Amino acid sequence: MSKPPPPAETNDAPTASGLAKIVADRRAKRDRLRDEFGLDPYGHRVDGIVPLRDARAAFDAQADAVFRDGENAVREAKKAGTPEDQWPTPVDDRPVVRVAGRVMQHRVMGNLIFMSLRDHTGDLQVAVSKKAVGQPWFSIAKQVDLSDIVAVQGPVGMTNTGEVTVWAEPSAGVDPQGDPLSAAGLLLLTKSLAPPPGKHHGLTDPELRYRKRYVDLHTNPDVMQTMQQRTQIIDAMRDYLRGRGFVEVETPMLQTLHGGAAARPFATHHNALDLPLTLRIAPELYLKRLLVGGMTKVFEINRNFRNEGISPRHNPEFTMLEAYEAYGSWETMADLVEDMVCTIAEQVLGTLVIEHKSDEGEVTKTINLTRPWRRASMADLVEERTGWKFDQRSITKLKEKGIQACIRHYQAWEDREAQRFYGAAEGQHLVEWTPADPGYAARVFEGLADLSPAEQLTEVYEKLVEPTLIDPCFVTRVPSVIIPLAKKCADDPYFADVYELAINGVEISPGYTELNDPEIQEQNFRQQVGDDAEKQHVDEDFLEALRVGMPPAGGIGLGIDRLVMMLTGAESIRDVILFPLMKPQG
RNA sequence: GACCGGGUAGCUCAAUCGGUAGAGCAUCGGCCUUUUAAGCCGCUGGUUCUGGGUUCGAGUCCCAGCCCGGUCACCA
Repeated sequence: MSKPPPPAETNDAPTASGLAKIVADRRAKRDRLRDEFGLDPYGHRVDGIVPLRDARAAFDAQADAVFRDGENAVREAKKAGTPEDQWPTPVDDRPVVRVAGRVMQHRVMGNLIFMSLRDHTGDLQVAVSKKAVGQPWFSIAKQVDLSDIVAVQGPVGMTNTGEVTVWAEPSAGVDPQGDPLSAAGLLLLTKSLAPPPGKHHGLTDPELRYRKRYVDLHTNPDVMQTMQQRTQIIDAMRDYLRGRGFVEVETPMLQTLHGGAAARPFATHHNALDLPLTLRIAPELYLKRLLVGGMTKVFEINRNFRNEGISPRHNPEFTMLEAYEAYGSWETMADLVEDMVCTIAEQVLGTLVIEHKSDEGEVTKTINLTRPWRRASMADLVEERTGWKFDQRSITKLKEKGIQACIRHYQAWEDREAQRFYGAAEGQHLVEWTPADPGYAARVFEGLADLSPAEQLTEVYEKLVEPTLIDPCFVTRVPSVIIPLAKKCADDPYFADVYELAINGVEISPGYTELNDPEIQEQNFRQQVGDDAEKQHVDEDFLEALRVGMPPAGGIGLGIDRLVMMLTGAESIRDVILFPLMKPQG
């Protein structure tokens, strides 16, 4: 690569553009640190650093008051003309701390500098006084740029305006080789060469936020908090499950036969074996093999991969909890999920009433997790919401009369015939229209024409009912044809013995009474309808496992990302995933 | 994949009918020992996402493409 010739020496002012100039200025400061002050602009180990929150908590009002009184006494003695050797010595019992963080604000007031530092626990102001640190440290502090990382040692005090502040102060008689921070009072630990986002609005462009999460995290404290809460939620979940005797396991992510769900997989290849593999879409069939093997309570929290569209609720890789309990059922698992989610919410948020807020701080949605959670059949919920009474045995009637009437019904509610057909009380509005799209419900019903009754029921449920289920609701009695891995209801095999838990208008968790009859399982695999790419394959080894004998069991899946969204109020799944998938920049 | 909206200085945003691309903050220089969106004075900084086209003249209008967001489809 040939370098461009160096610019000719002229008297012209440098013509670098904004970005290039900022980087060049910062490089120059970095080089000055190295050459002029003999310092490493990328720092070294510093012991004893405490989180900024802890440093703030260390503030001692009593000691601070005594110290400030002492300083005032000195000031008065000075004013009164007392000889310097007779000035009182202020008593300073303020706690001394060592802190470090990224510089978010930098205010030079002549011979006193205030900086706001930030770490993962919050912000804290530090002050560097020329008198306290002397040269060259004051000059170095003056040159600090926004986004540099600095360390400060000194007493925790308060300013005249009441801000808790660490006042940089070297310790007397310390060997700089042994502990540079004690010797100097402050250190520049890392020079930042990149231009920081504006200090008022920060980084708001969603594209930049997701692409440069490392900037987003320290620029937007909300993001840091949400990501920390995500970790706390998962920790609480593990604690809960372990406390109930569940054992965490890891099953294959690289699979020769992907199963356990209906979704298109990511394909890959093992070179040494010349073997096509897929990334798992679900761990279900392996976890069930463990029940066959004799484990009775197992769970796995890990990533699933589905080669589907991306949306505010879908990321190609997402985190899922699956748990299985031998001798359980969908009911025992529903109890478990209900208790677990409440325990997590209490532990992490301290409340069961979750409020989602707009950027302006107004409450936009309230989710009440108070137990007991509602349990209702899918057909009942659909009828309650839309007036459509599902009847699996009157397909013709539904198709020819029902759908037409539904369409009329949703186009013009005054249609008396439609009201009579659905048995709704006069004037009763069964679906709340979305003002922006009043024709939506009618289109949903129009789209049912070519579907089977089971598909019709789930379609209406998913489009018109699920989005309205904000408080938790276990939706039961789902048509069994769409759930090949669950047992059928004993009283009506048309429905499966399962729940789908909806909270915040989305499905958070399915739970099954697991199918353990190998022959019915084989039939279900072979009878599936739909897209070949999404169909579940016949997993012969899994069938063999069932033939060996799997105890009756209950099982659940739980979408961690959606749970975190629900609990933290995030509107997009990308706001709860540190590095969501993005297309490379063009 | 379809439709709608967006892309202007490092960041956040303006730019009227198609007529000289601006502001605040940041940067750079100067003053200032209790500021905190510090303040005051002065100076910089632009391939208006990319490529074509129309026009005397395009950030603005037209066409194509790229990336982001939203809705739909698919799905959890």
